[in-house]
Amino acid sequence: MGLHLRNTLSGEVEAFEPRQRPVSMYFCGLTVSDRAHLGHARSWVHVDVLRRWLEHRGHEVHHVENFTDINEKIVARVGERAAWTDELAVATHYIERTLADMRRVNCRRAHAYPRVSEHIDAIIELIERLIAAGYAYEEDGSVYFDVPAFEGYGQLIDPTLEAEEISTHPDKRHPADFALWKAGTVDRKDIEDYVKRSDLDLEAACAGAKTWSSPWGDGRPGWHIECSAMSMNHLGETFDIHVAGRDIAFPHNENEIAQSEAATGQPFARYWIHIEMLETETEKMSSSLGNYFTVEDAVASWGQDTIRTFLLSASHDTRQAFSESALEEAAARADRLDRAHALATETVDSPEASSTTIDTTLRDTVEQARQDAYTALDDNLDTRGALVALESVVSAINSHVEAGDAPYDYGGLLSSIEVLETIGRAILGINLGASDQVSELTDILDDILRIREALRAAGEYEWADELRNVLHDHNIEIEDTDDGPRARLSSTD
RNA sequence: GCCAAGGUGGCAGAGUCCGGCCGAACGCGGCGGCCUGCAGAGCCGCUUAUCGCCGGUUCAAAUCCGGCCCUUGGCUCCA
Repeated sequence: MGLHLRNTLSGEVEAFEPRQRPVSMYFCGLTVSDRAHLGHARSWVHVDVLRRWLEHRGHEVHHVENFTDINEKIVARVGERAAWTDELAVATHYIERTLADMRRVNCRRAHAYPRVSEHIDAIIELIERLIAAGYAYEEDGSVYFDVPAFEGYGQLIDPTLEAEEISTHPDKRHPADFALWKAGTVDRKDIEDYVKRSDLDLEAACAGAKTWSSPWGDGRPGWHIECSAMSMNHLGETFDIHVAGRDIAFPHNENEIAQSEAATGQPFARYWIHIEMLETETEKMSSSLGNYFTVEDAVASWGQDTIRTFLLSASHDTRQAFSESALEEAAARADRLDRAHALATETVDSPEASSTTIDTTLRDTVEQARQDAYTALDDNLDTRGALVALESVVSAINSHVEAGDAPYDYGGLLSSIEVLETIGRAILGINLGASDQVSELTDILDDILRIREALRAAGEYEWADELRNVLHDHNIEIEDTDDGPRARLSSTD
């Protein structure tokens, strides 16, 4: 059936048909003024799976993800540390941390990470085009986009332009007009709300804000124009997929469309994918509300696979609730996948697997699961559906091996491993098999287990349990099975 | 206030586009059994749903139509 994606432009799930190779994909990245939190990771992980799925389906993908390194919130942190002498120093620090966070949740790198500060020329050029085309006007060294002049405004959502409550700058001709270029540097009052430390020297922080010279005098770029300039600079005037968080659909994404299409006369992004919010209790997880877990903390306490499984256990276009119990459930899911994978792998490699044994229930279930997972991912990237499909593979493996008798179906188990590794590991990015590494940990473990078996045989259970507890403290879980002890790394660190 | 999304079992959450297979998925939890020195894991069985409220259409509605109530997101920096 091929991939179908919900396109915010139409609100409908549409067949995805790229214009040309490679598929061009832009993700509206972070404003790097602080550590990334789980809500950000949710977007990254879904973008990552979208890319992996496209590639698995035979598309080549060019993936661009920006960093906004020019922003008042960043300026508000200048001076907090000795090395943070200007906003770029702060931004560079958080870009490095953010890239590390992306790796923590097993996201593949984008092909480019453009930064605003590296694209000032492109931004100025784009603004000049807009002025020349009659869609922007200059006022006291600032430049504004003339929203009423662009008929295509409101493609993503209808903003009802009369909104009187929009903060109106006196230079704006219409309340919905927005700044493309802001004259001068930041004002003290522009950063006050974002300051995290009360003892910060605001004057010094403002002095750390960057300005650039332009045809309209020194100033700073507006937020929206950056993404238009960077995306078109890297992907062309029309590209395939634009992904962003739901919270910036308006006005940011809407304004991007207006700027880009007004300047080029061409369609901007063809498919708009919006990632819904991660919510805690009753509100969205966000930096400004302070109700968040950083990616680093979350992975440290739950483990990469649990976090990744959690984030993928709800479709990208539905909201997801964050809670301790939801994480526990995700940990259980990830654990089940990993255990079944390990069981199938061990069994296939053992003499108890026979290539002449055929279990049609196992094989049928595995084949059905593969199809279900493919259908789910094609259907608006339903990662939850893919995980549910894998659950049936887990059950089939367990039923066949744990509840069944040797000889086991070599071919069937091999298929089950293949499905788990393809869907689970390669596409969803869950590191099945990581816990197997314990078997390669060291020969010492084998010796310890042998001693423990001897203790158990002798009825010395207290000492046997003590050994198990000690290993547990080192994140190694021991399970006694019919085939002897099995060791695995704890999934939650 | 305006725009948008959503209200399904103890929890969480599919299904709603294209009405009947939904007597409602998968998972978690709970109960019982098997296995087991214990624990864990696993297997088998069981458990619990007036599908927000009211009305309508239909042989038939969680699914379609109308009204109402409630929650959340956007309208300001925000993935």
